[in-house]
Amino acid sequence: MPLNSDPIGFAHHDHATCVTDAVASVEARCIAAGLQFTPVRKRVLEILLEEHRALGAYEILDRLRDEGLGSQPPVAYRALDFLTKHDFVHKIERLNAFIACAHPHEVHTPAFLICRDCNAVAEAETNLTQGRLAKIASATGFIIERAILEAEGLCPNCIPKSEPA
Amino acid sequence: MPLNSDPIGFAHHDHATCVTDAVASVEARCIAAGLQFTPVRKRVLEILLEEHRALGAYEILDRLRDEGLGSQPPVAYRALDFLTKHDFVHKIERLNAFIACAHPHEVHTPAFLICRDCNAVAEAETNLTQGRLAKIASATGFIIERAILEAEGLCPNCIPKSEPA
DNA sequence: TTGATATATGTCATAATATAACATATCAAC
DNA sequence: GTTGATATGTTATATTATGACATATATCAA
Ligand SMILES: [Zn+2]
Ligand SMILES: [Zn+2]
Ligand SMILES: [Zn+2]
Ligand SMILES: [Zn+2]
Repeated sequence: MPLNSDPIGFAHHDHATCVTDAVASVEARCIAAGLQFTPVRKRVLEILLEEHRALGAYEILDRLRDEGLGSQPPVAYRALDFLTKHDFVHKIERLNAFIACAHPHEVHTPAFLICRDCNAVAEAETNLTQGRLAKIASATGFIIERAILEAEGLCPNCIPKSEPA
Repeated sequence: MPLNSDPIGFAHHDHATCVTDAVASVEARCIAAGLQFTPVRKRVLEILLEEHRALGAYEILDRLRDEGLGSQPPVAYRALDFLTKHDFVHKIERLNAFIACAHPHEVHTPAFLICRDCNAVAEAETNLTQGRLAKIASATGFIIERAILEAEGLCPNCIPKSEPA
C-alpha cells in the first residue's frame, strides 16, 4: 500500500499549525462543557491529528506505551471512548480504526470516503435530517439517532494508478 | 434486550415460505452465474434466513458445529465471504454481524436501520449514484465502489418503551 | 477417462480487536 | 477534609478474524 501523504480531503495542506489549533479548540470546548481533557486523552487526540489518518487502537496504544503514558488496551480504548463520544474523534467502522475529526464545530454527522488503495480517509459533513436514510426512516417510523456513512473506492491520487491510460 | 420478533422492516410477515423461496432464488442465481452453492454455503444462508436477524460469525459457526457441518472459524468465514461477495448476505459493520439480503435482485446498495433496543435490522435499498455521498465524491474526484449506510436508533416497536407517554 | 487446474474444505494455530472486573488514584463539590 | 464521582493502572479474558497448509472435490481439456 502506498504512503498516505495527503489525507485531508485527499489534498495537501499546511500541517504546521493544524494540530495545535485543533487541540486548542478541543481543549476550549472541554473547558466550556466541563469535560476533563486529561493528558492521555489529549495525547491520543494529538497522535491522531499528527498522523492525519485512521489508526487502530493498538497502533495508538503502541505510541502511548513508547511515551510511558499507558501500556494496557483499556487505556487506549477509554481515551478513544471519551473522544468519540464527544465527536472529537470518529471511528471508521469499516477499518476498525479511529481518525481525528476534521470539522471544527459541535455536532455533525460525518461521512467518510475511504481509499482502498492508499487507505486515506476524507471526512465530509452531512445532515442527519436530510437525505434518503432520513426519508426511509420517517416512512418506517424509525428514529435515527446516529448514522454511519462510509464509502469505499479510489481517491483522486490513486485513480491514475488503477486506471492506466 | 427484548426479543426481536419482526425484523423485516420491523413489521410481521409470513415466514412460512420466505426461507425456501429465498434459498431457491439464490440457488437459481448461482446456477446461472456458474457459482458453487455448496452445502455449507446453503446452510449458512438458511440459518440467516430462518433467524431473520443479524448473527455473528461465531453464532453461525455454533449452529454448523451442532449440525456436523464444520467446527472451525474458517468454515463459517469462508461461507460468509462467498455469500457477502455476491450480495446474498450483507455484513452489518456496526454489529460485526451478518444478515441475509432482503432483496430479490442482483446488484444494490443496501442501507440498514438498526434498533439499539431490540437489535432488529431492516434493509432498505438505495442507489449508489444518487444522494449526497455521490455528490461529495464527484466533487472530490473520488470513485465510490461500495457504500456502507447504517443508521442506529429506535424501531417503531421500541419507541413506545423508550418514550413513555 | 484421465490428468491438469482451479476451487472448496478440514484443521491447527495465531492475529487483531475489544471488554470485564477490580484496585487505586485523582478530581469536584460540599 | 470528607465524600461521591470520575479517571487510571492492571490482570485477565472475550470476541472477531485470518494465515497456512494438507486434503478433497469440481471443472475442463485432451
Ligand atoms: Zn467530524
Ligand atoms: Zn488513495
Ligand atoms: Zn440486500
Ligand atoms: Zn426495536
